[in-house]
Amino acid sequence: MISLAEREYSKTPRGYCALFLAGLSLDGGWLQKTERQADMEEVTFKNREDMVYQVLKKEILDLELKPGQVIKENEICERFSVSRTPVRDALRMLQEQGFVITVPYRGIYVTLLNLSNIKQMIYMRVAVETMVMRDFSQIATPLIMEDIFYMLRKQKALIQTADFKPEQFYRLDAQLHGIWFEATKKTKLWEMLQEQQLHYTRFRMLDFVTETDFTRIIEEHENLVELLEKKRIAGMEKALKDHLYFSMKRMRHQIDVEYREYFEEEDPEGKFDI
Amino acid sequence: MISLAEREYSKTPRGYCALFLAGLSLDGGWLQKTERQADMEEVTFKNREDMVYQVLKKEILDLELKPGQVIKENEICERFSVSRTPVRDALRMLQEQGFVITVPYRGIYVTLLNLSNIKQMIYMRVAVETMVMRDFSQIATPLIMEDIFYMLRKQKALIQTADFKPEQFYRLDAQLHGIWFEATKKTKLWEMLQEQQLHYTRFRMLDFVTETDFTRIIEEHENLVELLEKKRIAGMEKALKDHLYFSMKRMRHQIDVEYREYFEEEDPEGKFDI
DNA sequence: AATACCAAATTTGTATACAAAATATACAAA
DNA sequence: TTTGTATATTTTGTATACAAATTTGGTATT
Repeated sequence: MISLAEREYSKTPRGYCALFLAGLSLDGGWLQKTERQADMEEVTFKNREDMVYQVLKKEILDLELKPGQVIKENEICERFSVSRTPVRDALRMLQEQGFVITVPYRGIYVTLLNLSNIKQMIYMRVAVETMVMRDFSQIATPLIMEDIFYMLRKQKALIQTADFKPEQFYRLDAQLHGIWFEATKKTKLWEMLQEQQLHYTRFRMLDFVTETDFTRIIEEHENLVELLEKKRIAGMEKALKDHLYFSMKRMRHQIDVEYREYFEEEDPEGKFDI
Repeated sequence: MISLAEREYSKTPRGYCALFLAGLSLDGGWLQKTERQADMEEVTFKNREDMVYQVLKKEILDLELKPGQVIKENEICERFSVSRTPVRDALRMLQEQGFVITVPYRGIYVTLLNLSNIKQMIYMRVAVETMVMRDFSQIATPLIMEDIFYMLRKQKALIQTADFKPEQFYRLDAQLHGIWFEATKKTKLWEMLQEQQLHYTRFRMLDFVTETDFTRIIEEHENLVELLEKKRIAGMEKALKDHLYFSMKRMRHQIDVEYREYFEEEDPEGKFDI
């Protein structure tokens, strides 16, 4: 059995691996921490394994590594200037998350997108978030409603900025939804749902999101919040459904034409229903 | 981009690793396939990594490896007579599933149970399964209802067997719940929920489940199915809630007294509410 | 031209040696 | 006794060599 002292797991380690993503100076060495450089997103890693894991994960989510693409351990090794051990460790973690699949003695592939799975995950989120919002509407105080209004106003302001990045908006979006999960003490559940949603993130990257889309998302948010205020629980499920299935609906056609090779073969029946 | 031929991922490999769990002859070597031996549960593995992964996972779920316990790579190596590479690969996968945690240069620990997380996962399952059962009640045919009645009768028959094993019952339980997920084409969702429930499985292993408990579970199943038949959707959520939170409620006190060291420290407020 | 077969190349699987960090131990000093 | 320090031990992190399976390419044969 372990002592109490041993349970302090999450200490920050002394050594760390720094990497400047903007400059892509991927020499992989153990660098000294420098003062924060302007406009460069500095990322630090626990160790080499962690570096490979985080970078590959980002690239898979950003579709820089295409669904179906072969990943070769040795290529990754060369790219990061590390040996196969940390690379394998990282790949095993990505495998467990469903982002790559290893076929023994044949190869490692970035997993294909699976529309059916994505639909089921959205279904799950609708089910859970409906329930969370219903619970939240029972405990919401004026104080916490102000947090929500604040987020709404921030979103509105953001999309009127000249050249805002979609990531910025998605972060605010996640923060808004996070409010009712936090307030109802479903933090872990929210984290888990977000982790699942990462598969859906790849899907979203295929999409060119217009400003009109963001405007619509905000309108849907306002609609949701209004239902919350009025405790009109019955309408919430439908509103959430429309909100979360939105981008999927819009993408249906494009997927079949342009990105067919990124997707697993589908069960033809029920292909077009949500 | 990969060819179609390369996409046939899930071929069974020629070599495999055999292990007789009953005899625990864990020499770990690559054995020739023998004829099925009576009363011995033969398990085959893709490779050594897979063997280590599956065995460790089973032992963690069965609480043979205690929450908080230290796992040493070298011990595992010796036990299975394999090198550290497959052991590390297996541990990384277990880590990603949340069954172990690695603290660099310090050690690898079996994760502690976290009541709050478990509660949130049950909450998720209630939310999702309520929605699935509602959808199912709209599409259920007499044919499929017969499958359900069949499962109910099987469960009843099982617990009247002299010395049935709880695992047998839990398998039937999962099969029953699986029916409505399959029928509403939420197979992946069901698999995901079951994977999440594994954490809750460890918790359930703490418990001494009496025959009365199984009887009660069956009664709850019958109640659920009755609501399904009558399409009394409103009552389903409460019934599911009662059903899924059942063992947690019963265990509350015991946890605090007997198994405190297996659990993470809890946020004291809200400790006793579900 | 099509097929069967063999060897080379490729890729992941496995074992092992060594490095780096954390921890435990022993011992000296206050 | 306590505290600090140096050292040894333990444990995970990393690199690398080799094994095993698959794939690829060429060649011979039909």
